[in-house]
Amino acid sequence: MQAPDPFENFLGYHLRRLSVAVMSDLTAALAPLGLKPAEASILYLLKSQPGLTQSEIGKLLGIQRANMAPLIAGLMRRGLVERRSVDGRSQALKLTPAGEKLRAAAWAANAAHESRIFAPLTAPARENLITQLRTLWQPHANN
Amino acid sequence: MQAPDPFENFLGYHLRRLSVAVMSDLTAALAPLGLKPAEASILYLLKSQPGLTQSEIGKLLGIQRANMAPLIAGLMRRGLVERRSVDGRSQALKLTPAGEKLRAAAWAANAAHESRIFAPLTAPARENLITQLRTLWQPHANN
DNA sequence: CATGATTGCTATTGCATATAGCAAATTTAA
DNA sequence: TTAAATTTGCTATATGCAATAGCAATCATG
Repeated sequence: MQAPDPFENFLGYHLRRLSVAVMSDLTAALAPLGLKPAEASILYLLKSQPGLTQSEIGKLLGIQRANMAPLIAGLMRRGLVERRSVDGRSQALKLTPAGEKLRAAAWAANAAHESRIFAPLTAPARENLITQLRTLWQPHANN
Repeated sequence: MQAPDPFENFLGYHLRRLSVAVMSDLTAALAPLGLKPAEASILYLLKSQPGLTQSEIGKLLGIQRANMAPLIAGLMRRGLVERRSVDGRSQALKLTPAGEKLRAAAWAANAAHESRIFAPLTAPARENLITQLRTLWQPHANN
């Protein structure tokens, strides 16, 4: 507490600093593809779970309905995602061929970014870190 | 990659989700004191290193000069921080008695928040996690 | 002394998140 | 089966944080 660094023992501080640095690097890595991190994660999700509605995507990613609307609109405008009406309200989403192509490129850029940032950790340390982080955030996801 | 959760192996994703959850909880914990996380961290820093200028605080916290100005102005307006001119340009900052009182309350709220969030981890696991996070972000701090 | 750097600041922008509210459609329950 | 509650997609709007550009005053250096 009298130490020059009062944040020494605050996990939240280090978490925040790292998260900001990582997001900044990821944003730069995806920028050449014209994608923001949130958009890329939507493409990833639609690859593995085609047919999700935008509300479902929002719940999975922790993005609210109101904020999903312009995100999906942007992806549709660029021809990366297409809709199919399920009923009068909801619409199933899936990647277009262009969307799948861009998703693959984003995935590769994302993997390269991860290697760059987390190089200081051994593979087992990374696995362990992922497990710890997931254990900590999942109880707070309101899905 | 075909798994239902494409983020399984992306450290950045879990980092982000946890950081958002933690910041949300911390913001709520500090709100009754009328402090935002960034303001509280400035108070912490001025407790352990009184006399810092706002530019120095910015470098330590990763906040730019332009964004420090309104933050410090707000703390001064509330009588939590006071200035002493070092020279015609820079001014040394320190906590007022009211500022120190509020800092102590914020510190306690922050510690309680940390206990709540990181309860699932053992003490050694927390220490290890902090070390890993710091190792990862410090190379990216441009100070 | 002159040039360059530093400090604090304003103005503005972008982005992610949050709430409130709405209309249409669907589900449920009386 | 009709009425009430819920769901979906959406608009509008507000906030917090970060980023850039630029400015005037001050200080440091050659």
